[in-house]
Amino acid sequence: MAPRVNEGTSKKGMNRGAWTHEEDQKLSQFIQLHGAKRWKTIAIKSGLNRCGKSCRLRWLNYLRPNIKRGNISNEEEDLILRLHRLLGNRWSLIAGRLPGRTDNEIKNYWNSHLCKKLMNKNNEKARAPAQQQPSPPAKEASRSEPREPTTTSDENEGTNGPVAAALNPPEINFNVNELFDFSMEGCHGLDWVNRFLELEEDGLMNSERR
DNA sequence: AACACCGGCAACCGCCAGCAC
DNA sequence: GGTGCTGGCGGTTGCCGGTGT
Repeated sequence: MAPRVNEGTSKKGMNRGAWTHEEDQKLSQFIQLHGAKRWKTIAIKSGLNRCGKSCRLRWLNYLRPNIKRGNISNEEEDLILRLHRLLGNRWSLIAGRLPGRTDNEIKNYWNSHLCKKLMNKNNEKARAPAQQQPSPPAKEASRSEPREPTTTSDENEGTNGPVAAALNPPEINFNVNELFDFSMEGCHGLDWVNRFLELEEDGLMNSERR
């Protein structure tokens, strides 16, 4: 997509809107020299008239090395779907399972593509004779407890709107927080996700065989 | 050709946790 | 313990291009 026109400044006279090529270069060069930490300092010292948050976002989502953009494969899509069923809207955790993908990209992909797909699927199911009772909503994981999460399935029709309404996890009914220690999460704490996905795959295979 | 509408996505915003002092 | 700062996260906004009428 064509970049947004870079216009307008914030209250404090900061640049806003789309990043220019020049700004990207400045930021990349500065980070290569000084590392990606202390974003506020980076924002000031690099001479970019941007806030630290904006610099961080730009770096993480676009300038970082080894970033993959676009062309989400079927495998990746499948993984996103399954991880979302498990984790809810915890995009950063989901992104952690997809090398080179960012939480922002996954979130956007979900909201624009997968959400609709699921809605369609569910509509089809709804039209079919209601043979199976919807299982009671499982409490989803919240970010290591705090932030009364956006995605407790209890409130599926509420805070998460159509997205959550589209998701009624039929086969997974447990409280992830009860089973896993989220204090261990992070790139090394994701083994349990791998294990879960393996188990889930086995489950799917078995149910398909039946 | 002109306009309206819609979808995709980059960027922003607000909230919260963790840390230092 | 209180306060301020910083970074991380998820939700939301708004621009732009594509498509339909």
